[in-house]
Amino acid sequence: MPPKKRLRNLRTLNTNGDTEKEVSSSPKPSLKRKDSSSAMALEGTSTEQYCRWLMKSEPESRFENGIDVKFGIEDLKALPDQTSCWDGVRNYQARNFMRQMKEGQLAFFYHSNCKEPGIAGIMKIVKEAYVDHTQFDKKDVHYDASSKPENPKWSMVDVQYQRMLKRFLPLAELKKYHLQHMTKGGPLKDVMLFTRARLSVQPLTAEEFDFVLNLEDQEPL
DNA sequence: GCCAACGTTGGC
DNA sequence: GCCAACGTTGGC
Repeated sequence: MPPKKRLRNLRTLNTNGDTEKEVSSSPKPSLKRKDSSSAMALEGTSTEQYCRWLMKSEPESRFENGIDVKFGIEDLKALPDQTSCWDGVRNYQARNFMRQMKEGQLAFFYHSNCKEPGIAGIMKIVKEAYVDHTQFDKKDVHYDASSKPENPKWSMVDVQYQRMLKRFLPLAELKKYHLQHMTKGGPLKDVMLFTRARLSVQPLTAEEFDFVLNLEDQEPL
């Protein structure tokens, strides 16, 4: 979904990125809760603290109003600084999760809507939520006529490529673990990739993230 | 390309 | 505030 470059001076942070608890301290951009969509899910209502993320994007060409929305991990890697803004998110729950992201946190780059959906690599949040300028751009695929500059609806973050996984983790394989964990218990039982399949930006606990990451060293299930 | 699941919109 | 109609996501 999000092509567009947004260069960013990288600070150096150790790449495990963050502390486990960065909860209440988060000074949310105090925007007026005026988005009155009933679906305007639970911003920060959860006390659950997420510190890792999964973000979806389409690695294969697809044209929306004549514009190619392709943006795979290789595209991110190819940009200056291997950094991009993650624009074009137009779902409140996904947006709210982006607003909770902290600099230095890690996210899986997930390839969606393609031949082989799954997790391709890892990136790092290098700039916390700010206004997504594409919402005001009539030429942009994700232009939102209902959003006014005085009160922007949509946010984005900047992400920087970290590395590919040692092997691609296909959705089909992850699903098998999910199934297992639902019956026998295990870290993937509640992962939103399965329980909220359409959410394009979603949180992972450290335990969930680490379990998935460890799979790169395992034989495919 | 199909279509199920689900988020959003708008009439009432 | 409900809910039917509509639009989108994304796996298959």
